[in-house]
Formats: sequence, C-alpha cells, structure tokens
Amino acid sequence: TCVEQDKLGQAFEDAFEYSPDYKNHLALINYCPHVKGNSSCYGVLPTEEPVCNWRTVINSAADFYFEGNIHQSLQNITENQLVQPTILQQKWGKGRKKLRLFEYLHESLCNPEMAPCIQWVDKIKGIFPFVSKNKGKLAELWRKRKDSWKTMTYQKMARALRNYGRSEEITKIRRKLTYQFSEATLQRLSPSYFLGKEIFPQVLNNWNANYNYTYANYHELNHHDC
DNA sequence: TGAATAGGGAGACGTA
DNA sequence: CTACGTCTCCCTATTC
Repeated sequence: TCVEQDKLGQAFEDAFEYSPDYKNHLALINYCPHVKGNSSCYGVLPTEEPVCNWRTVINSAADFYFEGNIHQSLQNITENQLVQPTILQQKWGKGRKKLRLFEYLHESLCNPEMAPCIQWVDKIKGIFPFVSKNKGKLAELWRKRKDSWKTMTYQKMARALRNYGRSEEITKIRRKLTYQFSEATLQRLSPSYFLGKEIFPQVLNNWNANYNYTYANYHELNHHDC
C-alpha cells in the first residue's frame, strides 16, 4: 500500500544521505495515480500495476535501464504525456544539483532514438563519437535540456568536454569527434553501480530525464534527420 | 586552400 | 563575500 510505501520511503531517506535530488526522485517514484500526482505529468513506468512498492520500483528501474529498452517503452507513451513535470522543473531551481554535460551525453547514449546524433562505438570502454551531421542538433537538445536561452554549439560542448580531461571524467581520443568516458565515470553512471550504492537518484534521473526532456524535445526537432 | 575540428585562456555564472 | 566547479566565449592551431 502507499502507507507502507511512505514508511519504506522514510527508511530510504534514513538509509541514504539526504539530498534535494533524492527528494525529487522520491516524489517521482512515489507516483501513484490513485492517490496523488497528475497522471498526465509523467512518462510512467511501463507497468500495469500501480507502483507502490519500493522493491518493485527499484527493480523496475534497474531492469528498465539495464535492458537499454527505453525506446520500446517510450513508444507506449503518448506525446501529451511527455510534458515537463513540475518535479523536474524544480530540479533546476535553487539548491538543485545541475545536470552535467557528461551525464546528459550518457543519457543520450543510452537512448536508441539519439543514435543518429551520438552513439557508442565501444560501450564497455565508454568510447563514443558524435555524428558529424547531427552534432548540432544534440547541442540544441542540450541547450533545451538546460532551459537556456543561449545558443549551444558542438564547439562549446567540445570545449566543456575538454575540461573533463583535466578531471579525467572524459578524455579526447585521437579519432574525429570521438571521446571516451573514464572507467570511474562509467561506473558512476552505470546501473550496476547504482544497484549496489547510492547512485539511485542518478539513475532515476537518467531514465526519467530521458523520457521527459530529451525525447520530447527530440520530437520537437526534425525527428527524421536526427 | 577552406572548412571542420581541436586546443586553451579568460571570464561569466551559479552554488556551497 | 569568497572559493570553486562548470561551463561559455572567442581566438588560434591543426587536421581533413
């Protein structure tokens, strides 16, 4: 029941260090159509059962992500369900952790619909190239995702990526438009890490954000070209 | 040779 | 207010 869910949610809160992000995701996965929330706000989990059990939620999230099956699941979501939810808008407010570029890129790499813009060439090693023809569109999606009025270009993204070289999060490899996630970064962003450690909010952020921002905006752009 | 891509200094901006 | 992280702007260098 949702009462049990609240208790579990509290336990979760106790178990994990409090963070604003976590609060958002807690709210998100607390989503329970017959109790609260607006069902038109989310691309909900592809389940016929109401999601009111933490274990179910966690397993669903993990399976969902693991199988890289975002595309298929998204097909069950109508356009009007891909509206920016208030919760996510709060994410960008004061005190909310900013989404970082490499996180966004990883999200995109996990979204088959983005393959014409960016895709893995070696997922294990974390190597990915931008697609020359569509890198500008990816930049535009990144701009929209940040809700920025400034124009974003591949050049600017590439400059940010080069900065990741210093922190060893992403390095440039000697191949055109191609970069590589560091092992540590991949671990941070990977579901296996999430299942064992405190990355839960991060991964929820990944699929949640993918559904609601990237995908919706993606369709806004020229879908067939990208 | 020109366009595309890569590199990097400097500074803007938001957050802790 | 300060320090810091993360871009963003813009110019130069290199590669295709």
